[in-house]
Amino acid sequence: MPATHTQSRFSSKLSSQCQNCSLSALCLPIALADEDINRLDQIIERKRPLKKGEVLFHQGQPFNSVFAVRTGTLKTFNITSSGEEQITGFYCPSELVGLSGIDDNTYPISAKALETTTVCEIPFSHLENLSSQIPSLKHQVFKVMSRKIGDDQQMMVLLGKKNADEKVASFLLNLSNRFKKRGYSATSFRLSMSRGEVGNYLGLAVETVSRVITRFQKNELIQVDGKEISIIDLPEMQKLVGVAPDCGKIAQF
Amino acid sequence: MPATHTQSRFSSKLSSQCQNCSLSALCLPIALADEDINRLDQIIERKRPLKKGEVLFHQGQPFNSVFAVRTGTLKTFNITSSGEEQITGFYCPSELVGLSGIDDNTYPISAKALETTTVCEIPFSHLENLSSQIPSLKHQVFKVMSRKIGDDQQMMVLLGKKNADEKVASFLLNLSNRFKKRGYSATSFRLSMSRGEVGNYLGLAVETVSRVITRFQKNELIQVDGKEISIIDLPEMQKLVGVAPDCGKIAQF
DNA sequence: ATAAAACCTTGATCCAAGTCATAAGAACAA
DNA sequence: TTGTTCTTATGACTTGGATCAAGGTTTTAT
Repeated sequence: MPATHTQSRFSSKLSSQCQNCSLSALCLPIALADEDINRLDQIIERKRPLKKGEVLFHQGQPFNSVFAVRTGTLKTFNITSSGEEQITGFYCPSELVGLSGIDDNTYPISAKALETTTVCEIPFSHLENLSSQIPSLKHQVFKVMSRKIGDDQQMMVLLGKKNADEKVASFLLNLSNRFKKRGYSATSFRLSMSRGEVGNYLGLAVETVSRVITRFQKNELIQVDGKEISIIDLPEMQKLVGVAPDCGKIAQF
Repeated sequence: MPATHTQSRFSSKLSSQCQNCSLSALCLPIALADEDINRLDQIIERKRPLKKGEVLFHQGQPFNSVFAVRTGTLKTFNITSSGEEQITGFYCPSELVGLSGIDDNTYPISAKALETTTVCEIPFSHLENLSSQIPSLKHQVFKVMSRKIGDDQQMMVLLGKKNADEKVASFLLNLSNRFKKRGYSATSFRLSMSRGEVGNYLGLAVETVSRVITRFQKNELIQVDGKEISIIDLPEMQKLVGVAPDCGKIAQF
C-alpha cells in the first residue's frame, strides 16, 4: 500500500462524514446542497474494516446494499459450475460494488477483501427513496451505473480481442488511471492482487502473466519489485494498448 | 425472421401504444397504473423503421435517448484504434440500447440494424423526470441497468474462460432463452447476424465459428440450414455450457 | 524463529484456435 | 440476367498461450 494511503481513522460514530471524505468527489460526485449531503450521510453506514480474505457479501445472498470502498481493495468473483473462481472485477477506493444485485434482489457475485479494507454501506432502498427527492442524486446513480456498463463493455473488447501483452498493459494502465484519479502516483503503485488473480481476471494463465511482466521489465517499459510496479515508459505502454495519447478513455478498458 | 413475427403495423401517430404492445411486460416490466402508462407513453417516440445496415446512433454522438427494440435486431459495436469493428452486443425486441451513453452524455458505441428494425425512442431526460414521479418506474430503470451489468459480467466470464465450443453453445442458448422469453420457439430460430459477426462478438475467427457449427450439426446437437438453427439436443448443449438444468440463469451468459 | 503454505519465475512441450488459401453458394446491384 | 460482392465451408499450416514440471521466494501461522 502506498505510504500516503493511511488507514483513515475509522470514526466509530455515524457522524456526518461525506463532507470530509476525500473521496466524495468521486464516489457519488455530486454538487449537493449541504443539507442534502447530510441526508445522504444519514443513510450511510460505515462498517468495521474487513481483514484480508474476509467476504463482504456472498453470491446468492439477498441484496440490500451497495458498498463504496473507502480504503483497501475488493475483488468480485463467482464460482463457475466446475467449481473454479472467476474474478469479474477489482474495486479501489471511491468505487461502488454490488450494483448487479439490484436486478433480482440477490448478489450474483461474491465480494472479498484483498487487503484490509473499509467500506461505506449504502442501503439501496434508502438510496432509492432519497434519490426521488434529490434529482441530482438520482442522476448520479444512473451515471455510475451507466459508466459501469461502458467499462464492462471495454473489458469485453479486451478479453475478446487482445493478446497477452495488450491485456496486461491495459490492466496496468487502467490501475494507473484509477490511482491518478484519486490523487496518487499514476506511475508508481502497489498491486494488491496476486499474479494468479490478475491472470484469472484477464483470462490468462499465471505463468503467462509472470512472463509478460518479466518481458515488460526487460524491455524497460516497467520496473518491478514484487508487487510494487513503476511504469517507466508510459507512452510506449499506451502505444501497446492502442490509445491515442489524446483520447485517454477510448480503448483502454 | 420467424413468420410469427410480423412487422407490426407502425402506426404513424403517437397514440398510446405501450398498453397494446406485446413487449410491454418485458421492456419495462412494470405494474403501472393506467394513468402512469399513459404518461410513459407520451414521452416515447415511435420511429420509422431502420433498414438493414442503417445506423441508429454513432459512437461519439451526443446522448439523448435510450431505445427499445420493437421488431428486428440491432448490433452495437465500437471501432478500435486499429480501425476494426468490435461488436459488444446484439439487441432483440424488448431490449434497451444506449444505456452506456448516460455517463458522459455521449454514446460510447454505435448501433446498427442487422435487418429491418423498428425502435421506440425514449428521451432520457424525460424518462428521468417521469421516474421521479413514479417510483416503480425508477426502480425498473435501475433494475434494467443492473441486469445489464450482471449480464455483461457473465459475458466477461465467457470470453475469458470458455473455449470455442462453449462460446458458441452459450451464444445459441442465450439467443434461445431470449426468444423463449418473448413467446417464440426456444429450439428453432433464425440468426440475424452473420457467422463473422458471431465470431467478432465471441472473440473467435469466422472459420472457427463455422467449424464449430458444422461439428455441432455432425454430433446432432443442432440442425442448421443457413441462418436457420434448430436445437435438437438441448440437454447436451446445456451440459456443454455448464448449466445445471435447474438454474437457468447462472453461467449461461 | 521456524515450519508450512502460498506465490512467483522460468524452461520444455503441446494443442486449440488463428491464419492463409481456395472454392462454392447467397445476396445484391445494374 | 449476369456479374460483383458477401458469406460460408473446409483443408493445410502456424503459433500464442496453456499445461506440466521444478525450484526459488515471500507470506503467514505457530
